[in-house]
Amino acid sequence: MRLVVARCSVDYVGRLTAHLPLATRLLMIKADGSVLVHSDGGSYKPLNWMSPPCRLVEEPGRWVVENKAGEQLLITLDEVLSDQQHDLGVDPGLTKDGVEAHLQVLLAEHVATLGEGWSLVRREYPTPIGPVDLMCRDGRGGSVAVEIKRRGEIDGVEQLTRYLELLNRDPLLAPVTGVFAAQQIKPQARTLAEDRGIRCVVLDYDELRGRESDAFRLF
Amino acid sequence: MRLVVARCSVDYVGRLTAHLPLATRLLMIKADGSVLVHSDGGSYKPLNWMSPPCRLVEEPGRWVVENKAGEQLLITLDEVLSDQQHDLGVDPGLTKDGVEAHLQVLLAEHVATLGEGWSLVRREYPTPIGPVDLMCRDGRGGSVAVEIKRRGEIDGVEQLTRYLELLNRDPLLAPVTGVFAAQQIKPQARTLAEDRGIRCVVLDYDELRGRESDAFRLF
DNA sequence: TTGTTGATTTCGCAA
DNA sequence: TTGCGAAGTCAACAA
Repeated sequence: MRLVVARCSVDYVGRLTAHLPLATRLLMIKADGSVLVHSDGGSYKPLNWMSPPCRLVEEPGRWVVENKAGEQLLITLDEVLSDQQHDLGVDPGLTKDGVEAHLQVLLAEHVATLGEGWSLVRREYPTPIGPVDLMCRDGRGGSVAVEIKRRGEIDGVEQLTRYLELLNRDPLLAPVTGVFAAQQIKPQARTLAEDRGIRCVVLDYDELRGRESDAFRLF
Repeated sequence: MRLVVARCSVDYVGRLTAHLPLATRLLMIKADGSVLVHSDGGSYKPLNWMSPPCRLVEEPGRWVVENKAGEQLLITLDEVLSDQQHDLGVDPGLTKDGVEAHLQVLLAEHVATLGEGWSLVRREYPTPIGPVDLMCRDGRGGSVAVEIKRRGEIDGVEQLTRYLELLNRDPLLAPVTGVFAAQQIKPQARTLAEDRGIRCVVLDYDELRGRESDAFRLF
C-alpha cells in the first residue's frame, strides 16, 4: 500500500461527473491498483475513488486512474508532501455475528416466541419468487409465512405480501397468514402491514440469544 | 490526520460483533476522532471502523475507540511500523452532477418528451404517502403521475402503484394513469409495470441535457 | 453472468 | 432531530 499526502485537485468522470478543488488530501493506492482520496473528516467513505479492477498511469504532476468501463479518476498533483510505501500482505479477513441470518436461525429455533403451540415447517421455504424466511404452523394448524428483517420497512411488507398472494393460490396451503418480524418496525411499515392483515412482531435479539444460552445450560 | 501502519488485531462490539485476527494494516485516525482500519485490498470500505462522533483512548499497546451509544472498537497493537501526522485542513468538498434530482428537473422542463400536448401540473406533487415526482396532463387532459428513477427497479414500480391507487380514490383527479421513467429499466420492473398498465419510458440523459443546451442557445 | 438482498450501510434533504 | 429515499452505493450469495 502506498500512502501519498498531497495538495491536489481531483476529477471523476464516469457514472457521474464530480470535481474536488485544490486542497491537501490523503491518496491511498492499494496493491490491486484501486485509489482512495480521503480528507480529514467525514465517514469511512472517501471523497472520491476508483474501485478495482483498474489501472493507474502516473504522469508528471498528474495521475490517471481508469477502469474497464472507461470511468476515469484524474488527480492533478500540486505538491507532494509525503510518499511512502508499505507491504501489508494479504488480510485474513473479518468474522461477523449478529446479522439477519443469525436472527433467522434464532427465531427458527424458538418459533414458540410467536405463539403457543407454533411449530416450524421449514426455514427458507422455496417459492418461484424467492424463499420465505420461515414457514410455520400456528397452534390451530394454519400455515403462516414469516418474513424476518433487522429493520422492518415498507419493502419488507411488500415482499411478504407478494409471497402471501402467491402461497394463497395453492389450495393445499391456503389460507396462509403472514407475520412480519423485525428488531424494529417503522410506523409506515406497521400501518401498511396491519392494513393488509399482516401481524407485526418486534424481535428482541438479546432475549432470543438469551433463550439460546438457556437451552445450552440444560446440558 | 494520523496514519499508523501496525501489526494489530481488532475487535468491534456494537451493532454486531466482529473480529480481525493479527495482521499488518493501516490505521487512519481523522481529526474528528474517527478511526478507519484498512487492508491492502477490497473496496473503499474499511475492514473495520468507528464513525464520528467518538473518542479514542490510547493505552500502551491498545487503543479503545468508543462512541456515545457504547459501541467499541478495540485495537490491540502488536508492532507499530510507522506513525505519522499530517495537517490536511478542512476540505472544500465535492460537486456532483447527473443524479436523479437533475433528471427530474430536466424532464419537468421537457414533459413534451413523454407525448405531444403534454403539460406539467407540478413537480413533487404532494400526497399523504409522499410526493409524486411529476404530475402531468396528457394531450387529452388526463392526469398522469410520473415516477422518475435513474435505474428503474421493482421498488419504483411498487412506489408508483401506491401513488396511483391513492390518487385514483380522489374523484376530482381520477382516472390517473402512470408513467415509469428511468435511464434504464430492468426487465422484471418493466414486466410488473406493464402488467399493471403503467407505461415505461427510457430517458436519455444526454438528449435531455442537449435539449437544455438548445433552449439556452435560443437566447 | 445476472439478479437479489443486506449493510456497523453512508449521505442528503425535508418536515 | 428524525425520517425517508438515493447511492459512482458495495458485497455476498443464489440461480
